[in-house]
Amino acid sequence: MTRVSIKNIAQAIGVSNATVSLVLNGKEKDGRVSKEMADRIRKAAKEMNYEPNNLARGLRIGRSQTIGLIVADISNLFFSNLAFHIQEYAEKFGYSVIITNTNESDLKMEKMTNVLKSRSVDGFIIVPTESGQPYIEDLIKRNIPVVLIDRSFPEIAVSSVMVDNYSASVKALKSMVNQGCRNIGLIIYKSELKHMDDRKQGYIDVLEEYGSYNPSLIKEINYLNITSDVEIAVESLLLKENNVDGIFFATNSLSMAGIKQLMRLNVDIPDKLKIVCFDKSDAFDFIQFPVTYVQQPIPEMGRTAVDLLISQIKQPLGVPKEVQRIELQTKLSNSF
Amino acid sequence: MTRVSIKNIAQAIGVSNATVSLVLNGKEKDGRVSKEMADRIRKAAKEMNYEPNNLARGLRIGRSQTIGLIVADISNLFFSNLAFHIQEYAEKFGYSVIITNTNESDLKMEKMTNVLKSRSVDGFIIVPTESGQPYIEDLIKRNIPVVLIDRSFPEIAVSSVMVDNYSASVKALKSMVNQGCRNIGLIIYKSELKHMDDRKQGYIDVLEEYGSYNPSLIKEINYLNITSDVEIAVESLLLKENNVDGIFFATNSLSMAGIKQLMRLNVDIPDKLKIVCFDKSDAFDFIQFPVTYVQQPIPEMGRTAVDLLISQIKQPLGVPKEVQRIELQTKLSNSF
DNA sequence: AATTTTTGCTAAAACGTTTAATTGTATATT
DNA sequence: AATATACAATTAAACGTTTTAGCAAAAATT
Repeated sequence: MTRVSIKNIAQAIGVSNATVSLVLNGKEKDGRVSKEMADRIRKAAKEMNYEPNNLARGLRIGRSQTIGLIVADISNLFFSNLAFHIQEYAEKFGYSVIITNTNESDLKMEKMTNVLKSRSVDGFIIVPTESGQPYIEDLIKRNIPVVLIDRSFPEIAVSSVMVDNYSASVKALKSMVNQGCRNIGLIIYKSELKHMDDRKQGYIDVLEEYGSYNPSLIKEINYLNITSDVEIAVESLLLKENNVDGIFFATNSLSMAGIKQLMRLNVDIPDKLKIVCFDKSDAFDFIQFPVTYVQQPIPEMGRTAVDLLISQIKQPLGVPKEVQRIELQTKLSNSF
Repeated sequence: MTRVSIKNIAQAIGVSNATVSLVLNGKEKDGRVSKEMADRIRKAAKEMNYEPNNLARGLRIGRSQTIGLIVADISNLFFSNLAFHIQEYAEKFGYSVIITNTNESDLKMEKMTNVLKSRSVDGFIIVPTESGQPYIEDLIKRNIPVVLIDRSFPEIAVSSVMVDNYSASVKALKSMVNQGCRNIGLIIYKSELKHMDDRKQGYIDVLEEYGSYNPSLIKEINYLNITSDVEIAVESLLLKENNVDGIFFATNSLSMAGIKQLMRLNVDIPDKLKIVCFDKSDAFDFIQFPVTYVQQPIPEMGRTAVDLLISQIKQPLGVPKEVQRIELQTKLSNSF
């Protein structure tokens, strides 16, 4: 009752392992197996319910047809969507995806890369944690294919798929300004990561252009205390002396926390205050005021990352891996 | 620059493969390797950055320490949470999890089981699709460990982790009755699956007990047209002649669609109509009226499934697998 | 001193593939 | 008729582990 192997098929037909293997891999032409024999083998394989053993195959050819995906927070809809599309698209090329989660913890980042390395994944797609740079560098040094997604480290030579965070932010802010906002607050994570900085810079540049930049309207949130930090930040932005007429939330978790607080405080949106968020949330459908948001091309991001990774994997050893930093454009929902 | 293997370590130290393998697997006692040698080997392994090749190991011992998880819809928060907890817990036992998605399609169900079988996963945790029974039966027949989760097929002997859907439904309905509802509508999927039927039966039994059961208040939704079907269902429930004062939504997607429609129709909740949903949603925090929901013990469900599966995997071949059908209890949020 | 037991290690096979090199025929070309 | 070419298959090694059986030397027991 054990699994049927190539050897079993070979014996059943009275032919060698090699012949069976060639046929089952569609290499009958270079191996020059006769049409009749190929058909017999295929028929037998089907009848005997043959399923290739990918462990053995991976061991032999040195590839496992598996991709390791490390995301920062799988319970966040943005990442679970991303994971979904990566999985779906990778499958088309015969790759399985092992999804793991770091919960934004650097420790887990290290653990996960080790676990996956020992499982011989052919490459990694990673949403790196704040201080995850060393682990990425380690992978690169070992010549393991890596593609970063959503976040990147500009100092190291590694391919990445990002959205153009700066432009996204600029678009968001310009739309607010066009709607008459003058004193716009920013709620953003306190982070060293480049994508956050780009979002902040976009905000700053637009407001400077309109002469209304005021650093005290930038509130940096510690992601370990989102709820309380955002509550405080929103409250302080709404102080009368600030005269704030718009808030830009730089991530979806910040939006969620912020909107909850705005609802609690009964703020009149959009008449007294306009808000723009980064990323869509299912909850927007249930909020009584319209929410404008920066729309990331999640399926395209996933597909691009997979394409990049596979092309790295296919790169013959020795050839240095070409570093590609892809920036995709975002759209503003409800844009005018 | 290739990966270091046991052989490399053995050569470096001038000892045999076997010795290194024994030490690295903590079997130095039965293999009787001297303390000094064991230490030398461990030190060298660390220095040389040894990482075991799990493909080779899996091939040799016939297990891959990998679990295949097949869910129906990873973009549904319930399932992505479940996946998260399964992954987290399985990791503690040294198992990796390959997560795949069927999108409720039987075709994909077949494909996914095949893909994972050929990857030699040690076992499956599956949220089966409507007509997925044959694929489960096939796995059982092949003696591959399987645990169903969230949904089950009572006719086949397979372990499962479910919530007590009948009681959950009874609790929900009783709470509505206790709040004064008399004419309660049910919005549920049209499905042959047992868990749906249990939810329906709980609804029927409670209402029959109170003498207010009216089959025409049950609306069965085709999950391919959730939005439009639910819109129509809600509208028809709200017809004056029905006098409906409560609606029970049997799944979270149905709740979401239903609440949207109720908001659109400006229904006065909870004064004119009370609603209870199955599963929590992030969106509930943003809805202006309170939403009561059936709370499933997601982390416990995940952990239980992993425990069940691992115990099956560990079962020596030949010993028939013990079938365990676990039913966990739900809680009602905001319950009185 | 002869024997058994324990200790510390090794040899080699096996897991299921893939693939380069080889062999033996049949057919085609001179 | 001799040789070259094409065809159809085989042999055997390799991938990196684990594990059983065995061996030699040292220690313990008689």
